[in-house]
Amino acid sequence: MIEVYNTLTGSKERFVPAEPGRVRVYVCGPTTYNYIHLGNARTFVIFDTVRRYLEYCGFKVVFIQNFTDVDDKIIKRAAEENTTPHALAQKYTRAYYEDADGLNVLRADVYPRVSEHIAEIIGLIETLVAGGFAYAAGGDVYFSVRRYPDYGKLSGRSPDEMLSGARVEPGENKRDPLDFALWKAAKPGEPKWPSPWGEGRPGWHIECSAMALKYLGADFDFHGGGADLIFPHHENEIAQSEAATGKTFARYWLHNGFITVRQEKMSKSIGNVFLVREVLERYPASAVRLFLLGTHYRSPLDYAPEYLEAAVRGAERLSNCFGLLTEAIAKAASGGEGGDIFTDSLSSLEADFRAAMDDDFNSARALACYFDLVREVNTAVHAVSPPPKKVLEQAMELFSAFNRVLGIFPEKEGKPLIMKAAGGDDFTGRLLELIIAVRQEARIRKDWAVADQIREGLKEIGIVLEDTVEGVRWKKV
RNA sequence: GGCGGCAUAGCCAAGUGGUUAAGGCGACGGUCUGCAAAACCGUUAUGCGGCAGUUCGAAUCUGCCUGCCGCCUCCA
Repeated sequence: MIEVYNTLTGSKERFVPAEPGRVRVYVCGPTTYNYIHLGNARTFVIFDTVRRYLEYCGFKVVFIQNFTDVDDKIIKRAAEENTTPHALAQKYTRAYYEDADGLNVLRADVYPRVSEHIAEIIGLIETLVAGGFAYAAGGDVYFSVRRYPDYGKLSGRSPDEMLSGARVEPGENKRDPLDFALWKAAKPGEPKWPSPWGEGRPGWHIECSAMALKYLGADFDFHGGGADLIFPHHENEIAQSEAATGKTFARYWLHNGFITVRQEKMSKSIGNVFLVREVLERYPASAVRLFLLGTHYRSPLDYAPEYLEAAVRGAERLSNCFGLLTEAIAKAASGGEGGDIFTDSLSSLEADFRAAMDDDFNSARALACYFDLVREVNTAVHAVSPPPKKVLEQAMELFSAFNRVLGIFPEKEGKPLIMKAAGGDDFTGRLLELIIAVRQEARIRKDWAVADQIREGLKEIGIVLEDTVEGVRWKKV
């Protein structure tokens, strides 16, 4: 049984999908005006992990994540970069895919873009106008907050409390300071589309409503995003969508905490951002994911390079275990008896892992189970009489399953894809075998100076040698 | 000002009423090794920001205090 913390109710609730066996998820994607930073990445990795776990549990997941490619920030940035908003959005959309792929984030089923859903947006606004929830004024269209009684139910505040912060910007035609724009009249040089209210473009919040309703329908299961979207973005989405459809918009609202840098929020306006591509140049994706999933998604996560260094070592521990297990399976004779105790601990680890993820996607706890598995496996493969092949393969299945959920390492054919010793059929591999053979001869002669020189030399070019009683093991780092 | 969150070992971080407070990184000692590496074993929080209180029993609940942060305006 999965329990999730729902921002809407402020409590953990049992998760029951609207349709049995099928889960519909919408996550607010990037506004494509810049490369994504680690804070953005946290959201995408978190919801990727949620999706992976739901699939692990046997649900068919429909996962939608939008690109906001029509927006004030894009227009502004395009002007600065001396390009068009469209070209700018294209550039950063491509960059998003590179970064997200680099983080081993699975692809969404659909990535709807605002610029391709203008008709749906206009349709939704027309419904709101017809229903008396919105009004046109001077080429703009505004949502009338006071007409929607439930306004504030997500962020937990009443319209009267919000009045103090609300303002009418110069040039706006709001009747009430709380109202927000659904449609903005075009200004010279800005992207624009024809509409019943004249040429213009959508406001910020309406696109997510229009696209979520188009691809998922009303009453879908999960809507996610960063905690800073609770207000006003998600509050407004609920108001628009529920006013227009008369139905529940999303059933469970999930919000992840921020990444901070020296306890301060990482944000573009503060200027303390670390871009995903910069981080991935220095650290493997496995370490970045380990870092991001090592803290519960709703807690703040402080970033510092040394935390990533620690995660690099943790990821190495995982990959070393994978290598040892692969080796042990290859060496084990088929058949054989025993290993019952090991099998028992495997099933108890799986149960613990599921319990952790069932508890509001507690990836930190799940990770502890992953490391417990590593210790069990390492001990077992080094035992005087290791478990039989069949049992080792069960351990590998569990290792792969944990990896599949957490996405630490990329997968190939259901197994983690971890760089390890090549077979010796490629040139580098054969060369390495030769060097290792020469070193072994030196070792037999007890010529430790030569042996150590070779080992150190290889280490400098990224090849680590490990002498074991059964021969030499090498791996790339 | 309004609303919300956080404070657990050297560092990161689970744990939200009940056996010896997960896990990772680091450090130290040991086993193995020619030496390493990897791996394993052991040690590293009689205590969970402080003070009261509730309870047979609290890191976990209540109150107060202290410190930090976020949202209320673009932001994942």
